[in-house]
Amino acid sequence: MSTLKKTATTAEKVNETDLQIHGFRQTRHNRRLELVEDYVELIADLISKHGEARQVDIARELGVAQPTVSKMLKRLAADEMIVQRPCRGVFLTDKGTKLAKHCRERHSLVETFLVALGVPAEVASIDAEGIEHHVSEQTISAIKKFLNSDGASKN
Amino acid sequence: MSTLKKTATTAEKVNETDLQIHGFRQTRHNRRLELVEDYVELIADLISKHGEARQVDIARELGVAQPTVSKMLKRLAADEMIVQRPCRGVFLTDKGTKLAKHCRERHSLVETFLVALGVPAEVASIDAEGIEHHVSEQTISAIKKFLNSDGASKN
DNA sequence: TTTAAAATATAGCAATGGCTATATTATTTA
DNA sequence: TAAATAATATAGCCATTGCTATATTTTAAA
Ligand SMILES: [Mn+2]
Ligand SMILES: [Mn+2]
Ligand SMILES: [Mn+2]
Ligand SMILES: [Mn+2]
Repeated sequence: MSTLKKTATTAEKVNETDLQIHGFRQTRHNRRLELVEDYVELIADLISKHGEARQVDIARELGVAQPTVSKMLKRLAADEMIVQRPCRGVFLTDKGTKLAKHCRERHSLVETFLVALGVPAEVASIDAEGIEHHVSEQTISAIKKFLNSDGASKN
Repeated sequence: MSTLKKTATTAEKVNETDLQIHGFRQTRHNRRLELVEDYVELIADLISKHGEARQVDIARELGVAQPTVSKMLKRLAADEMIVQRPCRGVFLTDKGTKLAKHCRERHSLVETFLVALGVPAEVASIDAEGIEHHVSEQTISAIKKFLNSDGASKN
């Protein structure tokens, strides 16, 4: 029976458990932000490529139905990430622009890193789409260092 | 207006869009499996450490409420990942054991990799908890190659 | 063997993220 | 301008993942 409770009295075990909880909690938090990040990043991409971000384009790029996008855009508007101009698509607020910039850079870094590691480009693209949302600032730093030294070692 | 539709007539653009959709689709699929993977991996860990995996322990490790675990275990049982023996915790089926083994190895590999990259151990632990679910077989291979050559270069 | 404690299950709620079918609203085009 | 087309919004459904409060069931103690 309660083996855990008995052994958890030492400082080490308690610490281990706390760290584990912290990991799962942080991951659950990241998971709640994934879609928001994908949306603002995609909206920024569409605007920079085509000058506008319409629901139909977002839906096609994401591979979801248009009402799904409609609902999410309402949430993004409520979160003050975007503004919806009637018949003119959506635009990023300052807050949305900042988040999009951060996400684009992080996404690009992760994908570049995977390719540098030898992952085929198409696979790197897919994996980066999921991985990006779980990469901390410390890991970003480590990746940047690796890419710099990796580039240097090839000179 | 419909800038995308006009430019999407070239083979390159269509291809780009398809790849993008594929990436998001694969990521959505991975996201649906994340929790199942975390559960079977944790159950395997608890059984190997304490000989049993009880709801209360799972709940504490994950940092969620017990009814949340109760519901998820029903789903895992319906998916034939576990069997629930009354008053004896849960046990992994062959299917669950196979998945757990795969997840443990992949999780461990990702965490080891992050540490090798220079990420502080505690941060690596947190990041790996989320990243692991989005790492393809090809990326696993690339990581293994890196760890081997990295280890060799330090000899 | 009752009683107390621990573990598990259920009920009922909410947020998120999907879907299809069907309006409604804008924009083009005839 | 009126009709057709395109874009967006709504309604209503479902599954998932969380929660609290409250049974119920098992196990352990008295
Ligand atoms: Mn991204
Ligand atoms: Mn993404
Ligand atoms: Mn794991
Ligand atoms: Mn995980």
